[in-house]
Amino acid sequence: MDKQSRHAAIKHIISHRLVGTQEDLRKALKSAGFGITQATLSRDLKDLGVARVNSPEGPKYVIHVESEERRLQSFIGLEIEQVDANESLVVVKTLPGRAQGVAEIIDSLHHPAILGTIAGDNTILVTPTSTKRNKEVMKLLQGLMMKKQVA
Amino acid sequence: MDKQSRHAAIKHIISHRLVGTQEDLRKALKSAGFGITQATLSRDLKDLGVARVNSPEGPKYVIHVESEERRLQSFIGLEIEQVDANESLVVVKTLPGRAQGVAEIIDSLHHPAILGTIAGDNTILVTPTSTKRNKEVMKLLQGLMMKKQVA
DNA sequence: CGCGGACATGTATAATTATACAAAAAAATG
DNA sequence: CATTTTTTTGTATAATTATACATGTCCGCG
Repeated sequence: MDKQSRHAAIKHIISHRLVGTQEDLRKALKSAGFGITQATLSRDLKDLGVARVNSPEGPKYVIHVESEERRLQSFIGLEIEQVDANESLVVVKTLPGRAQGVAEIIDSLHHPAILGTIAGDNTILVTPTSTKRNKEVMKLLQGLMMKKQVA
Repeated sequence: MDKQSRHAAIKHIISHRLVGTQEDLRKALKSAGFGITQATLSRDLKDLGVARVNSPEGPKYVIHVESEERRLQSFIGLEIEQVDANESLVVVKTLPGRAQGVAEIIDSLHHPAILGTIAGDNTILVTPTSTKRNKEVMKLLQGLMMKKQVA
């Protein structure tokens, strides 16, 4: 069997359809004329550096691009480490040195429940317009932090 | 236990070191003060959309960014503050210090109506391929600005 | 206050993936 | 060409991950 052709087929299949398990992929390969066992497929995926991702639509295999990792620090959801609140303020902990930048983004939301922010190095104090809206602000900011993917 | 803190710790750990199995990650979390079982960790990784990659150095967990272009647009909208134009240029105002980054994103669109960009601190000059396409470029960039998708 | 619902977690185990070992196939060598 | 070495593959199973089920916690409501 031609290993290169098989590798090309693997890349084609996972680029064009949602494939979540090796068994699914093995069957798709078989349909494409490449009959192999799970063991061989596992080795192929390793050779190809394929990634298995937990996506909103379930697990899926994707071609992994290294450079994607390097951009992760640009995104607010990954820069916010923790969101807490007391009765009158919401406190956001960020990666070191990112408080200012994250605070600016929070300000730019111009959210009606947010009065203002004060940022240090890795801590931001977010003031709600009313203590009654504290929870609302907190949920908003937690939503930012939890944003993992564009669904 | 505080799930948010734990998620932040997970993201921090896998961003800063090579972690290849859930058991390794579980131990790292335990060292960081988060004692959980493999089951809970599996759920966390699913929640976070983490990917497991076969890399040259062995398997590793990485923060997965689904699509670079789509993800960039999720946030660019928060960073563009204003879009204006005269007869020959479109001017984009950004958050302070973000002009370079936003300009890169605009460049990455490879839009046929955009010739190039020049970025300062919070201002980008966008040159259309023709003055006749000024309005088109302006609408495009205003469209980007309007994509404020949070939570 | 008690209750119900939502959420989170652990236990046990099913599902999925990786790999040791052996054999076969392909490539290299004299 | 025959032989040796390297690569590839399958089988069986170990390793790893995902999930069904049960339990505990927290919160809001009457």
